[in-house]
Amino acid sequence: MGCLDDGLVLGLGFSATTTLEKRGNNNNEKPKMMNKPCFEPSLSLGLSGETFYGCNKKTTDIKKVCEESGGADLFRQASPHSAVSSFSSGRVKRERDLSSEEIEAERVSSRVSDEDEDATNTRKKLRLTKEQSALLEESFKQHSTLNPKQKQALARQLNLRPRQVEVWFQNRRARTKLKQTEVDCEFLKKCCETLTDENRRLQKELQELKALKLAQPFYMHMPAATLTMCPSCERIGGVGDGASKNNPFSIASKPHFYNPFTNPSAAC
DNA sequence: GATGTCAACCTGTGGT
DNA sequence: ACCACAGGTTGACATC
Repeated sequence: MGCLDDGLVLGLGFSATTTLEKRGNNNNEKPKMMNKPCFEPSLSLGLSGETFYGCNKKTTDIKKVCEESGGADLFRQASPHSAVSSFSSGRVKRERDLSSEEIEAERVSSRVSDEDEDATNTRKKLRLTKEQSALLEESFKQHSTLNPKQKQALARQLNLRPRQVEVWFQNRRARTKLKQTEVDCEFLKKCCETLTDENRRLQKELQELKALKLAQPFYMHMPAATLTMCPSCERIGGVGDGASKNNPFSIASKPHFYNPFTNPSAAC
């Protein structure tokens, strides 16, 4: 943007980024989301990526085969052990994440799921209740990440598995970041518009100045020593004039430049 | 039916 | 190696 052929350059010289402080040694150190954009110099502006979310889907047959039906509908009743949907695609891998308590909960839930399993073999969608969402939100406001103890406590309180609480927090952080990115994007768009306007205005101003310069007579471009005086002023001549020969300071003592705009020769 | 939302998942990465 | 997290994806469900 904004590179004028006359050497005037305009550009975005800052950036807006959302910074997420890294957590400390343990999980009690929470990353703090900086809700204000952090402006740094020299970041290029890219607005082409308008789609942020949920536009690309691909089908993985293997995953489909792996999926099993879950008892997720039961989850709405917020029963501690029915409130689990087990989707087997990642269960083996995930077991390393689980404490013995969680594994037990998982097993119980699996039993429920197995009992519930029907021929459709489709994954059921879990929706958190309003109360669960509210409590999670409240907890998220206090800290956007959880240590294992907090996770356990919250899970117990909500009748959810710790894994579900963990996933909720992960998704919640992602949404927060996405929202902030959208805000930053809007802000940068406005900055871009402002700078484009400014660029246009300066270009126009430059053109006017150029036109003004061209409109001046050619001797305005000459060095001062070779300037000729207004033709109607006979006392002071140009170079080689008789008067100036005797008085080298005559020109400097009373310069009388001709300016067709402000000083027409008739006024002399 | 198209589209948006969101819980659940997978993968890669960095810290310990 | 393990863990937590970010980022991306999937699929069920809601809404229009």
